[in-house]
Amino acid sequence: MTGTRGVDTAQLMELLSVSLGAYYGDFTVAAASENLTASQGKTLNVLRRGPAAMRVLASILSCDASNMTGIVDRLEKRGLVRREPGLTDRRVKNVVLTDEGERVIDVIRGKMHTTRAGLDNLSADERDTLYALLERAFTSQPTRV
Amino acid sequence: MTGTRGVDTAQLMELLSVSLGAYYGDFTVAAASENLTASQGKTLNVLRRGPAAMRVLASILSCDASNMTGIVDRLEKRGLVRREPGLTDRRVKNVVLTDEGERVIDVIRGKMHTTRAGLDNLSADERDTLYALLERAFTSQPTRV
DNA sequence: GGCTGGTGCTTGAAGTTATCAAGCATCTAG
DNA sequence: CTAGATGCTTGATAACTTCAAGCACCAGCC
Repeated sequence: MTGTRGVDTAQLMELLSVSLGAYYGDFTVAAASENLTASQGKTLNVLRRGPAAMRVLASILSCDASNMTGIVDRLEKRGLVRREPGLTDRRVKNVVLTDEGERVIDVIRGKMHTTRAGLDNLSADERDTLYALLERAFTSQPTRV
Repeated sequence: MTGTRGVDTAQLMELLSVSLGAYYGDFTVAAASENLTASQGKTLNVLRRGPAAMRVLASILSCDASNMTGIVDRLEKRGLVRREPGLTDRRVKNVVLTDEGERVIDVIRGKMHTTRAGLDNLSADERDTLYALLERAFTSQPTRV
C-alpha cells in the first residue's frame, strides 16, 4: 500500500521543510526549558554520539569553525562540556560531554513530546520503513558498514 | 531493501536529527549563495505557499513576533518581500513575496543538490511512502480534537 | 637542523538573530 | 463607550554568524 499518490520531488522537499520546522521547534522549546539556545542544544546532541574536534563539530553543524569557539566556551562555562587536547595532534581540541552535559541532553531529548507523539502515530513496521528510507536518502553510507 | 528491523524511537529520532541536519545544511548553503541568511531563506520558503501575517510567520518559524520585524525589514529592503495591510483587520500586516522574491527562493530550492540527490536514491514508490509517513508523523491533522 | 606551506583553533569586528519588556494602534466584548 | 485582548513595532541585551587575521602546531623539503 505504498502508492498514496504520485508525489514529485518538489512536494517531498516541501514536506521535508515542514517536518524539519516541526522537529526544530520541538527541540528548541525543549532546549530552552533547560536554559540552552538551539545551537547549544544541537552541539550537545552531536556530542552525545561521542567526542569530536572543533572543526568536526563546525562541519556537522554547518557553521564556521570560529563560531564553535564561542558556543563551546559557553557550554564549558556551564560545565556541560570540556575541551581535551588531541593526543596525536596538539592543535586539536576534542570536545567531550561531561556527566552533567549528558544528563542535560538526555532530559532535552525526553522533552520532545510533539515529535515523539508524531512518531507514535506510526506502527513499528512503519517506523522501520521510515528509518530505512531516511537512511538511504540522507546518510552517505548505511550504518551497517 | 535494507531491511533494518527493530528500530526503537530513540534511534529513529537520532536519524531524524541527522537527516534534518543534512537538509538544513544544504538549504543554508543554497541560501548563502544568494546572500541570504538561513532565517531569511526560511521566511521566503514559508511565503512561497502564499502571503502570511507577521505573527503567523513567527509561529511557523518558532520565534518571537518581534524577531520577524527585523527579518522582514531586511527582506523588504532588498525588494524580496512587501508588507500589505490586512483587509479586515488593520493591525495585521500581510507579508507577500515579490516577483523577485519568488525567483530567489526558487533558485535556492533548485540549488539543494545534496538533498535532491539523496531523494533520487529512492524509487517513485519509496518517495510516496516516505511522503505518507512524514505527513502522518509531522503534520498535525485535526483528526479528533 | 631550519624553511615552507598547510591545518586547527582562537580573536576581533560587524551584522544578524533571538528574547523580553514596553508601547501604540486596532479590534472585540460588554 | 470603556476595558481588555490582539498585532505589530521599538529598544535593550545576549547569543549567533561570518570574515579576516593571527598563533600554534604539523608535515614535507632543502
